[in-house]
Amino acid sequence: MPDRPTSRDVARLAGVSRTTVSLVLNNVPDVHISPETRQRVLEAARQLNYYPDASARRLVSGKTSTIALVWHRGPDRTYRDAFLPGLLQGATHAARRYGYYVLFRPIESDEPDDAWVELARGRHTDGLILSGPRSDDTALLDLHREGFPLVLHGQLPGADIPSVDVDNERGAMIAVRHLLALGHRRIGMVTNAPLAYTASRQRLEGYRRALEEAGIPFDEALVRYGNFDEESGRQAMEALLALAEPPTAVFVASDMVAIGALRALREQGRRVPEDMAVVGFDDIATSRYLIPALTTVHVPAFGLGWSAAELLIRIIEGDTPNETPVRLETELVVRESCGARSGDAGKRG
Amino acid sequence: MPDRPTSRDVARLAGVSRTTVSLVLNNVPDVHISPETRQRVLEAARQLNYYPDASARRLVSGKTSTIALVWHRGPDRTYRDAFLPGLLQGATHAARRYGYYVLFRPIESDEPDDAWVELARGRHTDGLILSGPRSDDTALLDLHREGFPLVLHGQLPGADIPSVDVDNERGAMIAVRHLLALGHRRIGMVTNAPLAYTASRQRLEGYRRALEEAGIPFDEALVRYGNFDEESGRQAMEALLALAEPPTAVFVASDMVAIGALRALREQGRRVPEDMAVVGFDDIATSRYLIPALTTVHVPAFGLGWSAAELLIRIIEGDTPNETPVRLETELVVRESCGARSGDAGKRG
DNA sequence: GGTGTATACTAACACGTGTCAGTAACACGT
DNA sequence: ACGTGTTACTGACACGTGTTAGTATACACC
Repeated sequence: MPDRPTSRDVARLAGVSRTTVSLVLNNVPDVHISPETRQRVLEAARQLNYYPDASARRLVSGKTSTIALVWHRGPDRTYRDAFLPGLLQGATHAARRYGYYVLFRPIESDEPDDAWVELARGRHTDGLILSGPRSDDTALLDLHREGFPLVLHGQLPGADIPSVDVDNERGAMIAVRHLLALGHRRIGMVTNAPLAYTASRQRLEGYRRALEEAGIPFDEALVRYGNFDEESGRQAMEALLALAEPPTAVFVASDMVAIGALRALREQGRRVPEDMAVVGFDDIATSRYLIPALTTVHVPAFGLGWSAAELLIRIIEGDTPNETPVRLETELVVRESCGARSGDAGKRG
Repeated sequence: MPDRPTSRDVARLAGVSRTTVSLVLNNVPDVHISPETRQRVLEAARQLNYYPDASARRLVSGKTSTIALVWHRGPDRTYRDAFLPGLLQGATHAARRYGYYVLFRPIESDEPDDAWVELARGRHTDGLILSGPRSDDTALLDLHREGFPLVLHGQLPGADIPSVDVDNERGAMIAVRHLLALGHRRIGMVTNAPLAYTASRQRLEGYRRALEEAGIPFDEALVRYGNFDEESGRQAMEALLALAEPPTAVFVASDMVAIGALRALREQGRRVPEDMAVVGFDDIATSRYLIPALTTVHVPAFGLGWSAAELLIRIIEGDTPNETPVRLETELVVRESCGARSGDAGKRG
């Protein structure tokens, strides 16, 4: 392969200095270049098919024009994979608007939790979006203290690091309010995960508050704990069905867990929504194709990625946004499993 | 934030030259450094928390240690999104083994098809994986001719560019053979897409060959054409059901299209698999949760990403692999929709 | 005719690293 | 005493760009 042309080659061909080439190609304002020279430079660059070397530019400018999305491992792997396309495309969409590239960096199981710090310390990127952060991460706090641009996807209680997440509590309230509006008074809940997870606690709190609003006392006996996967949902639902007085509706705070719950209901011959109404949370791609199609709380993955990248880049560029933490709104997607559409079951939602 | 330490700072603290610091930290072989000096340098680097600057390193070495995954837009957007997590994590997994980073670059609808060339020409990356290439892409051929490392995910007929894809024809054969083994003689097909798409032609060819093997004449009347989405599958199945003598089994060359086909069957009151056996292709996440659970041909997304990245990096590092094109094997996932398990319908597959 | 100013450009430095060629010190054999 | 070789290190250059300070010319103004 022939040698790549450099700005020196362009300068030579145009009969000007390298400086002039730089000034013309970068459109530096408030500098006087005659139209003829400008034209000559542009023509030379075009003729040589010149593209400036990114590495050299990074070095001299001190900017990489790159942000990284760090994807932590965790017990919720398949669950979070469902959001990866949306999140990533949202992030790249925002990044492109500002002239940034996006590096994808999953942390694999044979690596330490903080394997991503070299990205920051080695100046591979100008900033990081961390998805699924661990609270015991001291390297994270160090970097934030030093002023390195960081945005969390998810939440880290106790740290004042900018973060982007969905409003879990309000999402849960919307779901439960919907069941209440349909006339249910005895509403159970299956959490998405153990309460050690912030999102899990918040969704439970939303459930509690919605009941409270309606004047219904919170009953611990109607709450079961999921653990990200289908099987945990199946067991939780079986436990609820085994109660002396089972609920007539259940809010399952994760679609994946809800799939297991629906299976348990099917296995026991209960009809959904007639015998038991079900509302999920997340709106994963599968939910609309279930039978019955799952009514669920939509999580805007694209919007989360977009917001995270936008916030991060604003921080990188010196802005100090005060709207942190960002909490995006959810939206209830009414399908068949809640009973609101029982009249047209079988049709599309 | 305090100034980042450079190798000069490390040299000063250790009382040696910058050269020595570089030699020690990079473990350059066949060079004599006394153990004491080596120790002093390592200690100084540790104490200052020194990480070499990636940009400077890129510039001097001429390597970015980065590959990019270019994600083309297309009419099959939601379909391909299903494979993004697997593909991307496969690629990053291989990349990490070789010390490379992965840049994700979707081409959005307001950009030209070849917006990715600046990644190559501007030396942002050492090589590219192009997913969903367009055949009319002249910039692609130019770069390949100049020796820039490229690997395609998918196929581009007529170009000798290294590529990675699934063996569509064999996958289709496996699916149809399975239906034949279950005793079906009148087997229809719904393609995943119009025949302008290579994968579509290959899957049709696999169907035809499997029939031929069994001595069954190919019947054009039993073939309908899908178009990536659910709705096209619904219409295709309706057309097949409207035949004077409908098939007893159908191979649908895309799970997404198969979902529509299943809906059409349900709407017309046909039972699956009793009245009509169905086998899909792709094994998207949703397929196992459908009712009946969809028997389908599994596409190894992770393996495709892994192979593409591995092949690309071998090319970057000067290897000239002759095993191109790479064709990964598929695997039939038997669930409920084909009738092979009709005895235990309702159980897990 | 001297002074000031706008125009159109260029020489030289800086970014932080990897590496090649070179050097000083010392040991060793004859 | 002298060349040869080994050890342990260093000085200086190169990578390709952005940018600051500076120069040369032309032109206007009183």
